[in-house]
Amino acid sequence: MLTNERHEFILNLLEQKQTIKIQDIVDLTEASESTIRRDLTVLENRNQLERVFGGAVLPGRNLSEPTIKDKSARNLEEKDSIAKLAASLVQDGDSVYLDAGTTTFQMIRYLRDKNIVAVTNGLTLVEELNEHGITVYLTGGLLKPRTGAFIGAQTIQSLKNYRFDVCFLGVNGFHPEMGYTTPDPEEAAVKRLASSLASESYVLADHSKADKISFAKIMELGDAVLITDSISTELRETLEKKTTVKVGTR
Amino acid sequence: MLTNERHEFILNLLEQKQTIKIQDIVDLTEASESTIRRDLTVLENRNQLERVFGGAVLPGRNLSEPTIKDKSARNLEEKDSIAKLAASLVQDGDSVYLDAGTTTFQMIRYLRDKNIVAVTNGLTLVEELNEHGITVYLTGGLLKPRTGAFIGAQTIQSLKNYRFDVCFLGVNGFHPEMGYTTPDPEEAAVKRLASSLASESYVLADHSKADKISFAKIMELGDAVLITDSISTELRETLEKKTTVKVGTR
DNA sequence: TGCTTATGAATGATTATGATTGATTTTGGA
DNA sequence: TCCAAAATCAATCATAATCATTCATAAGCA
Repeated sequence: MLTNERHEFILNLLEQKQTIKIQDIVDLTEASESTIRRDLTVLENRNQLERVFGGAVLPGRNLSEPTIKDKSARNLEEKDSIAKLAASLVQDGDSVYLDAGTTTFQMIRYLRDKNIVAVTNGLTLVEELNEHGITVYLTGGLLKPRTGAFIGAQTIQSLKNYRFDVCFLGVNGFHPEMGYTTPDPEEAAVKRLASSLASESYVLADHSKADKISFAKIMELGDAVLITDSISTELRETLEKKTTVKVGTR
Repeated sequence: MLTNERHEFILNLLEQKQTIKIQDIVDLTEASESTIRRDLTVLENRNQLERVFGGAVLPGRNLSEPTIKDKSARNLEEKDSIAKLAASLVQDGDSVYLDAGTTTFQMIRYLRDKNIVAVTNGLTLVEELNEHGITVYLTGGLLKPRTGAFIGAQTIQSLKNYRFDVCFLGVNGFHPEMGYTTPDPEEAAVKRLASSLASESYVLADHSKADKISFAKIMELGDAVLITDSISTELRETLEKKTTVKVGTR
């Protein structure tokens, strides 16, 4: 069976059953598990399905996905040290852009006593900033379900009305050659623009993002200062050839 | 059964029965008690249900936010009848503007199965729309603390990018001569603009708003259809000389 | 031939699961 | 009210399933 055929087959099956298990596909196609996994990866990158542990579901119809109110956070301690360091870079009177994301969210509690104006495209961040008494503007635009990030043309247009002293971005991967990347091209566009509107740009990414490459490129490594936590000395040296690296400590 | 499937299964079951016992889920899913417990924990962390001793219940939506709660607790039944009537005026395929406010908030649960695109300037409404799976755009702009409404130049500018089939506004007062009014001129400007961008405008206001006049004028009575609940026959006749009046029933 | 791409198998890591334990909460009777 | 039994709970552990990654081979193509 040709690769394309198999892809079609998987999508049809998924359409019928709404949910499929990897083992079922393996049995039906007589391809190896590895191959099916690869298939699912490319189909997921095309947004034609969403992978879940053990199989895949139709995109967007995954009702039991984490919602934006999800309290559980991974690598919380690491993220906190990064957030604390990042927040210390904010001066009184600054206009600050905070990207949607959990790490930037963590920053907010360290910003509470600063006299700043914040702009964000993150729904959860707006609330948190508001609760901490920080003046906040939201970009507006199309809300990307579940992640709570506003994206799209409207967001881009709104952003252009602002200039920032500092800008803090989250990413899904950073890599010496490929720079900063994230899965969604629309989000990447927003991040790229925000960075270009700021005097200083910082990328917040814990060590789990090191050497990772996602689908959509945001910008080169040198376009922002990287704030991270414990990474190997070797990697750090490689990175520092391209950009400034700051490391948070607990 | 995939983990994901089981989560959906539990949520569906809960939706139907309002209350579920862990043992029932165990019997139905043929997973172990431990697994189901774990499921419930993650679903609770996502605010998709609340655990109680022995099982789980639907999350108390209105119980969580004290500030919002106070407002929405008042005249809740009246507002609900208004919201229900208003929601029935929305057609599949419509683009809908929902003003920030508690009455418009109530509308959302009656919109859940409609295939619409929504635009709003209300922070709480964005979340609720999102949770009900409705595509939602937010205007963006400056967040007005406490009320959760976005206002200002940015909001105005964003709004101009849209056209609406229907538009639903909340007000603080309606009066035969003075029209619709609200305390904040900035909010009034947003409401006025939204209305002018819509083919059909509706104002949602329970009887406690009757004959009230606030500081900032939004527009004339005749510029929108008024949806309200029990008002005196006398008042209704006066109002109907100026505009269409619809009255919600419980 | 040389080059790229697709495949399958093997690996070690990660995640999900079920059973067990002892603690906590509820229930129902004295 | 109080107490004890029953039910439910969180925490832990070992096991099983699933995962990403790597490597070697096979297939397609100039």
